[in-house]
Amino acid sequence: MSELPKAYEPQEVEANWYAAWLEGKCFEADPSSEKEAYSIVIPPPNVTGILHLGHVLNNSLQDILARRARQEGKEVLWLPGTDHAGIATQAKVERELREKEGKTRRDLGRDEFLKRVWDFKEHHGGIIIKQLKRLGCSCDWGRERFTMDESYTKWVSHVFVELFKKGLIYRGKRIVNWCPVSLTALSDEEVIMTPQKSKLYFMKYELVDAPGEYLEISTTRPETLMGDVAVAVNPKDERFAKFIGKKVRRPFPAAEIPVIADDHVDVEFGTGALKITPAHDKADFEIGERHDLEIIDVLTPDGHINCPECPDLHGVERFKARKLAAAKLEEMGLLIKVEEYDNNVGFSERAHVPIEPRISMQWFLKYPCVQEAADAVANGEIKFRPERWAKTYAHWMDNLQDWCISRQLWWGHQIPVWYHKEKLEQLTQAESLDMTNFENGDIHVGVEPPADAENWVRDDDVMDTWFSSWLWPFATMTDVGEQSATVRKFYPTTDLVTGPDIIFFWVARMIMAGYEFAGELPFKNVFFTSIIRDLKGRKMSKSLGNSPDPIELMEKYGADGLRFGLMRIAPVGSDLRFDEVSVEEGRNFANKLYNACRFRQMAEGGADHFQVAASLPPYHIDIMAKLDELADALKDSYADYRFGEIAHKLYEFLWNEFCDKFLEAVKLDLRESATAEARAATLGTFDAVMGRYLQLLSPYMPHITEELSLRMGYVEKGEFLMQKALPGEPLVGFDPAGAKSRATAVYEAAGRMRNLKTEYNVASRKDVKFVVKGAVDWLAAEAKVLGLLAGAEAVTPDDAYDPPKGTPAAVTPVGEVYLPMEGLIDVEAEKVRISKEIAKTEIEVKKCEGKLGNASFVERAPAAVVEQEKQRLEEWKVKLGQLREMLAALA
RNA sequence: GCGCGGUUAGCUCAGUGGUAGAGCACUGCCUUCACACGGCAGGGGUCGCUGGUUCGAACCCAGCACCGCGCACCA
Repeated sequence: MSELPKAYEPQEVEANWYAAWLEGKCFEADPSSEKEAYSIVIPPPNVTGILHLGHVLNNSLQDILARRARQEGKEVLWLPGTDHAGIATQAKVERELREKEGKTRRDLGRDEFLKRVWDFKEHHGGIIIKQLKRLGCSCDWGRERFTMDESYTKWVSHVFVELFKKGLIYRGKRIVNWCPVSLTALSDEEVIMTPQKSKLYFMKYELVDAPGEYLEISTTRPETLMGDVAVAVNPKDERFAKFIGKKVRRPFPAAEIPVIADDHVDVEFGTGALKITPAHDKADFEIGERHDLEIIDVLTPDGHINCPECPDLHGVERFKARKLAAAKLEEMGLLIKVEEYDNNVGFSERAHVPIEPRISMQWFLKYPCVQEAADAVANGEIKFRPERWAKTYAHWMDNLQDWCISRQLWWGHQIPVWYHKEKLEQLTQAESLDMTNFENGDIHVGVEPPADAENWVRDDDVMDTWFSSWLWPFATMTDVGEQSATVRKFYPTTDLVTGPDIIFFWVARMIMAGYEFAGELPFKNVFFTSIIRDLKGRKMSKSLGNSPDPIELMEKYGADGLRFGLMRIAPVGSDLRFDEVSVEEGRNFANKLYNACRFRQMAEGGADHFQVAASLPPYHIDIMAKLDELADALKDSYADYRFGEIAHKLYEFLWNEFCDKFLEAVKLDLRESATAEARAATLGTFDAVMGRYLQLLSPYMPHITEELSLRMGYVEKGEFLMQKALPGEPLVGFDPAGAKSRATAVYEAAGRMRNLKTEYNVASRKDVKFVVKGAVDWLAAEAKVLGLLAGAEAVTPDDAYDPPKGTPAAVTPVGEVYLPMEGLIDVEAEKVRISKEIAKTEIEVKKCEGKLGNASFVERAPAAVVEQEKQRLEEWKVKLGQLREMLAALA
């Protein structure tokens, strides 16, 4: 046994155990089980993504919950899978295509391009799953799902068709958020408002009726001027009252446009007059509708000017065109001034360029089951943690906008709508593709294509990726129209663990879909994880290079070390600042645990016929009672999802209680020289405590706990710690208070004694002998252990002891402790030290007395608090008496 | 503008009314036969500011400041 390496080496151990769990089918969920169900569906990562720290945090939490639930005797399903991630994946493949072959997706055509994406997915798709396995995730891998699996795709189409039939999905020409790089519409949630330093251009339009008279207008976007169809002012604005109904001259292309009145215009802003470009601004579009204005689109899908009437601007990129348009105005003498201006501009979440409000034909969804979904969270049927996110959710639900679900991409679920060829042709020519222009017989909306497919054309667009993700909790469990055993057993799921950044994208939508399509809420609890930042508080990102590779961290510190380290710094509600040091600490903790066990294994023999009994030494009962307390405390912490607290408690117990106190106190009993009884009792206590402790730690550090449990014989070969139920009974079946206070007194006294030794520069000497005056009656029984802990050759109770003047002394819970030292003592220095100690103690006494002398305190404070204060006073007084005695002895 | 967080030791953070805490970092000692990925001991805080409530406030209330985030608006 003693040939075990001194430091724990996790790599091989972790790989072996993961393989063993898989082989033992430890992660498989049985829908026919009688046990209470516990289920989680994984937030599906991007299929071609790679693991980052956010995933590690998120999935460690889920794994901890799943493993803990198994220990609590539940039937656990942790359902894994991946997301096709429309834009992100398509963009990756397009980039590769461009770089390697210099081609675009249109060069290949839809079918060939999709084939390439599938190839890419087959090639890169497994990576993140492998990485999750490396982390130790106990997912039921046989049930892995992908959002573009055949049965899942059926769900998506089915849902589309159903919502269409209900009239909740419609097609229409609207202003949408257009990404000029991805060349697709985006939902409002995919637009990130970003503060920008821009310019506000002041210009003037000449009045048609009154040449030489001008209306001043301010704008940030002179490049859309060609699409202006009016100028609006506020009807209450007296300055402009006379212009309303008149016409002004648009400079280029030259045209006369009306001045209209609309409440939307802010009198205070700029000049108080607003140019109206219905094709390129949402508010302008709405004003345009109110006033029945023309829509002139002057931009191409990729963000270039489309205005042949202005040849110098036609085809120019939008931001170059802005400067060009301003220059043109200046040339014409129409530009008054340009001011620096801070505003917010919407950026495309994926392509990181400003989005373009653009009028286009898209599919929209009016959300279903909004009321049920809002109520479920408001009344606590679905519980959010931290709770405050419920407010964010409620606010969003109150202000729901229709969801633009169509994307002009190829990779994704194609919209299950077919148009009759002839009608489509007609309408396309007439540019009136609006739904209302399709007769019943001209359109087919269905999961299956129409019978005479050759006469129909399918809608080109695919659906927003989130339009498939929102079905995840049930679509992964059962086919359309069926009630699988899995869904019956495991739906609704118990917990959802995810980031607060996707509360709208995913969580809210899943709740609505759950009610609409599964008739029930999708999960009972939602735990929102922290967002991981670097030490400077910045978000982790590839471009900043501040995102450590979790695989490298695991190679360096082990998966257990990474998991534990991360959990230990996971705050309750706020962001998490990641520091590699904490992972190192996790690794160190694993090593500490390993060495404690190694120490046990070095002692030959076993602990036959061990019984927990009141006759055991106090240190044994003390540590067992603390283990019981730990087990209880963890129950509460788990109930509140306080993961960081759990890690702290586990850490504190092993390191500070078990190793630093218990193991040090019983060290001698493990030696050859100890009596057989003492050894057996010590080994027995060690095993009883460690066996249970490893179980408690197992969800956090599954690999090392499994390894040690087997090596130490806490589980039989072929058994798994992870499958073992937590014990129901505490270790200590009697009141441990007496033993605990005795152990505590010894540990505290030992601390004071070590402190004395350090102060007198004999910290490393083991031959010192302490003398205790006024010792507690049991001191002799514990003197040996106390000596061991204090690093002394002897600790002798002796009431008759007359300390030589200047003998270093300290007050301890076991009595006045003296450290006799020959020839090294400075009486004056010792006087000073004890006087200082007395002064400190006097302050404490005064504090207590002051409090107790305060009539209001005694009357109003709870009796227990007053009692506690009285006791404290007594203790301080005793100490003060002892200190004064010592000082007197020095005089 | 509306809303939500945060402000406690050098750093990262616990701490929901009763003697200010942890880990790391720091200082000193210890290469003691489980562990230097270690042990022992120590230094270090007007708990953002100002008021209020209370016998008692890091904690409750009000206001302010600063940092972060979300939503809305922004011609």
